[in-house]
Amino acid sequence: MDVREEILKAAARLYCETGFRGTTTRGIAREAGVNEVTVFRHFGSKEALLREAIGRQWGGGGCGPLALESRGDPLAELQEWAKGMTGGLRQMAPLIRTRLGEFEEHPEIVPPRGSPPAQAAEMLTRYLEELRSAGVARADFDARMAAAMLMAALFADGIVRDGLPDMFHENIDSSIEEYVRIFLRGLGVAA
Amino acid sequence: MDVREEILKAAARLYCETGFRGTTTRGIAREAGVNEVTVFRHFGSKEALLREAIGRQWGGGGCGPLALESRGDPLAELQEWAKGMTGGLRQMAPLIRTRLGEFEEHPEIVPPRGSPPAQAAEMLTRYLEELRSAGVARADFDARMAAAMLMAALFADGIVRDGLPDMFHENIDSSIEEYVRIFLRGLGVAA
DNA sequence: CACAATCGCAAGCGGGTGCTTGCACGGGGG
DNA sequence: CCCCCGTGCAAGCACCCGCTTGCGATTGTG
Repeated sequence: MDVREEILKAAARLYCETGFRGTTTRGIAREAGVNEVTVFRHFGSKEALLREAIGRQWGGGGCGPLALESRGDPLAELQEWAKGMTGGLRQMAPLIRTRLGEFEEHPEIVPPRGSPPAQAAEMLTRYLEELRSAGVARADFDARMAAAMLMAALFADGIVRDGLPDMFHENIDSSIEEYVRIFLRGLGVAA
Repeated sequence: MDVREEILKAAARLYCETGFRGTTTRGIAREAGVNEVTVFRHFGSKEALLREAIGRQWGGGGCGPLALESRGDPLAELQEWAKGMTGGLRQMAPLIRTRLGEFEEHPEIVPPRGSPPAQAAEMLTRYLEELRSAGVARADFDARMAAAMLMAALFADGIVRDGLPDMFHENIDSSIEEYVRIFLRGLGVAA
C-alpha cells in the first residue's frame, strides 16, 4: 500500500492511544514499517502530520448513513438512529476522548466547526420540529435544547461508559432504547 | 503556606492543562516557587506526586452539598439539583477532560470506584424510585437507566460544551431547566 | 550552643525527542 | 543506458525528561 497512507494510519492510531505528546515520530515510523526520515520527507513536521491524520478521520467517521426522515413510528426510527449514532461514537471514542483532553492545548489540529456531533444535533433538531409541526409532539419545547439533550446523553454514554462503568446499565442497546423512550414521552409523543 | 501543599496544588493545576506527559517536575517546581529537588524529596517520584495531587481533588470536588429529598415540587428541586451538579462539573471540567483522555494509559492515578458522578447517579436513582413509589411518576421505567440518562446529559453538557459550542444553546441554566423538564415529563411527572 | 531538619543551588547522568545531513541503493522512464 | 526519484541507513544536533548527588545556608529545638 501507499507509504504515505500507512504513515497517516499509524499516526492516527498512536495519537488515539497516547495523545499528541505521547505520539513519537520514531514510534509512527516503526508502526508504519518505515524509516523515520521518510516521515519528515512526506509531512515536514510532526504537527503537520498529526493535523492531517486526525483531521481526516475526525470529519470522516461521523454519522454518514444516518438519515432521519419521518416514516410513521417516531419511537422505533429514533431508537434505531440513536443506536447507530452511539455505535459510531463508540467506534471513535478513543479519538474523541483524547481530543477532548487536548483541545485547549492543541486547538489547531481539528476544524472546530461542523463537527459530526454538531451536524447530528442539527439533523435531530429539524426532525423534532417536523414532529411538532405534524402534531405528533407537543408545542412547548425548544427543539434545539431538546436535541442537545438527547445528543448529550448519547454522547456521554458512548464516550464515558468505559471510564465510569458503575454509572451505566451494562446493556447498551436497552439503555439507548430507554433514553429515547423517556425523551419522546417528555416531548409529548405517545408511546 | 506549607511547601508540600503548594507543590500539590501546582501539580494538579499543571496536570489539568497538559496531562501526565505534559506535566514536568521542573514545571511543577517553578509553578510552586520551589526547587525541583524539593519535589522529589517530598514525593519520591512524579507518578506518586500526581497520584496524590489528582486523587485528592478527584474525590473532593464532587457533589457534596447536593442533597436530594422530596419536598413536594419535583421539577423545581430537580432543576436546582441539576444546576448544582452542572456547576460542580464545569468547575472540574478541565481535570475530567484530561483524565478522560488518559484513563486507559494511566489508570493507576485515580480510584475507579465510587467516583462523584457515579455517587450522584445512585442518589438520583433512589430519588426517582421515591417519586415512583409515591405515585408521582409512572411505574414503567428503569430508574437506573433513567438516572444514567439525565446524568449523561448533564455530564456531556458540562464537559463537552466548551469543545463543541455549536451543539448547545448558549444559555446554560435554561438548557438544564429544559433537560429536567423533558426528563420528568418522560417519567410521567406532571409539569 | 549544638544538633537535626528542611531547603536552595549547581551539576550531572542516562535516555528520549523533533529534526537534519550525507550517502548509498534500487527500479522505472527518458 | 542513464538518470532521477523515492527510500533506507547511520549518525548526529540541541534540547528536554525524570531523577540523583554533594554541599552550604537557614531555622527551630533541646
